[in-house]
Amino acid sequence: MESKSSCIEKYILECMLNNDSIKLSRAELANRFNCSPSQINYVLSTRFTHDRGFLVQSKRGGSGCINLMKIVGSEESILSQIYTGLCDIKSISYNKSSDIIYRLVRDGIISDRESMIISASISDKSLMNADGIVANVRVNILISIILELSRRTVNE
Amino acid sequence: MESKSSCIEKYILECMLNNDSIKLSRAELANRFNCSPSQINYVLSTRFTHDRGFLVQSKRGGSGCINLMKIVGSEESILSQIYTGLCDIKSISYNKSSDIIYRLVRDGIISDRESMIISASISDKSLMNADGIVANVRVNILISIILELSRRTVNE
DNA sequence: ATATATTAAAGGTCAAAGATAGTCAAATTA
DNA sequence: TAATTTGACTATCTTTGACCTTTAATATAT
Repeated sequence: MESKSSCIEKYILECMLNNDSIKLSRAELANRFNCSPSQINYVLSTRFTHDRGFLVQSKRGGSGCINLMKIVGSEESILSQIYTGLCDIKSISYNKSSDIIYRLVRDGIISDRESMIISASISDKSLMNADGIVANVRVNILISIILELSRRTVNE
Repeated sequence: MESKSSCIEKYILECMLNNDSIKLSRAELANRFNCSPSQINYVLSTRFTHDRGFLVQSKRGGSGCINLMKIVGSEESILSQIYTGLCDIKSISYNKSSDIIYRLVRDGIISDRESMIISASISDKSLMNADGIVANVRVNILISIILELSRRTVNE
């Protein structure tokens, strides 16, 4: 017997057949499949991961919702490679980061100006307060940015 | 579904398209959108903040009204305003930061994409390792970026 | 006329209720 | 044992309502 989670996954995939981006209501889904709302989170976090080419964003509160996006386009694999690489490490130096940023510029994924913004945000100066964990924070910042860039490839 | 507050925000923004300053009637707005008057205050205080580059003044009593103004200025002066503001504080929340970024986009100082990169780099997720000093690190990142942007502005 | 009190017409504040979604760990199932 | 399911608790955003403050206009008293 197929698990409920798999059914939910299938259903969502069907919804995305003709859309690279859909809005979901967690409560509505949970209701439709007669499961707890948190199971929807479970499905999203196990089946709609970045590695599989998806991106999830959400808003709480009144008229909140979950935005599920499919990552498409030629940049996908490059970003995905970088993402995977970053997830495998706990910390990264400014210089090594610069290499990554350089590659993003070279491959036309980000502009010069964008590279400068990223460099500024992960500079030692920016992170000076993060005593001892500068390099860890830097990884997380890079990961967040890579995710955002992935989102961008969805939108156009 | 979009929240009523967002609709009201949009409406007000439209009214301001060709005016840096408009007069609003709280009661009239509440009536138009079929909401409680205090929801207008909510919209103003969450969407038309000073950080976003707006100024709200109001007068009570007979023929009272709300005066909503867009803070304008050259790119240089806006950046400098923001810089000064940031230097005065030791920490900043993600939401307040978002307001600043909103303003940078609104005033054409950064692109939408650039705003996404900045948001990603200062997100709680990015800074999660910075136990206890998340908001301090955030200020420093913003300052670094603003400085870089200023440098660019000057140089061309 | 002038000063003062009253009233009506704005707008403000704040906290509670409502509407979503997220997290995490325990219980269950395959 | 690993994957799934559930539920209690948390976080965030929106909407509403009761009560408060300010001001202009008007009525009233001198």
